[in-house]
Amino acid sequence: MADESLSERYRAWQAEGLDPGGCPVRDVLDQLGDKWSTLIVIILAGGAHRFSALRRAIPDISQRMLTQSLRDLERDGLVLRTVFPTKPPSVEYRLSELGRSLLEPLAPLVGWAEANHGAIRAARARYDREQQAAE
Amino acid sequence: MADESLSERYRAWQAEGLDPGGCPVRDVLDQLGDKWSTLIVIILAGGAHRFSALRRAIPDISQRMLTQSLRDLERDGLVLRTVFPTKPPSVEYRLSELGRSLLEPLAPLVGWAEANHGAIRAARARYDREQQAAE
DNA sequence: TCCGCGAGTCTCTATTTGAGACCAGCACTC
DNA sequence: GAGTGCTGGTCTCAAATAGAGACTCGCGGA
Repeated sequence: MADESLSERYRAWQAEGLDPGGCPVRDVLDQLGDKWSTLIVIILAGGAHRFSALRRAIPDISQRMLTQSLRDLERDGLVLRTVFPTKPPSVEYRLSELGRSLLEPLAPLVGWAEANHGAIRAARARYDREQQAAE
Repeated sequence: MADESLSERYRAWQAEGLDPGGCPVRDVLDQLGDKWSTLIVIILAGGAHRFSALRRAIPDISQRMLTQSLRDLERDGLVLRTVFPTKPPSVEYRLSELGRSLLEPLAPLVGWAEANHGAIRAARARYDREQQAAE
């Protein structure tokens, strides 16, 4: 089973003394898991977007967080930023080669999320009902 | 290319008026992306663990966050919690069927993280160097 | 009688996030 | 020529969230 190799790999990393920036899983997934990054990558999968286009695509992100998430993604080399010196300057963001390679493992996860969203919502409702009852 | 279908699906959801709990991608991935959840799932992939065993496995998680992450995972039906009424009571956590099904799409992502960790670290170093130079 | 264990909870502080005002340069309008 | 708007940000301040560490409860052992 490949399942167990997952925890196996984590354990292996842990065994050889946890170096600071260390564990790839944690370093990389923490970044992707910061609420906006993954979503931005998914949107950019559909093609390059300008700053304001991204803001429209994600109505409930604050400008501050959009800027910061894009910076982080750029820093990690997943996203490329190009400034066009037009009259009001415009900035275009698009996925790099590395960013595009992330889509491959990301797609199944999104598929899983869609397929199991119903089950998760049901589980939540059940849990909440039981908590209510127990109180 | 399947790549674009990712953003396509997000756009489709967005088009039909964004209902609150709405978008499966956001609802589910926000949960998984909260810094500890994914890691806990990965560790539980290797078998059931007790609360204190999890704490040892993730030395830098606070007790508070471990409790909360486990509750969330339990609420979403990914993790099962069993209390054994032993002398000092012990509690065992393990993946549910649903939780185990998540491992399948998760494994490629972890693989990607390991494979590209080096590239990301290199990109970061380059970015930081350029920032330094520009300042 | 006092100590410690397991699995939490509670409190207090530090860090992150979000809302929203403000900025610069230029084009267009009045 | 003053006023307005667009772009892609930055700054400040308040609210939410995470982390550290003390405290709890019942019981078994020294």
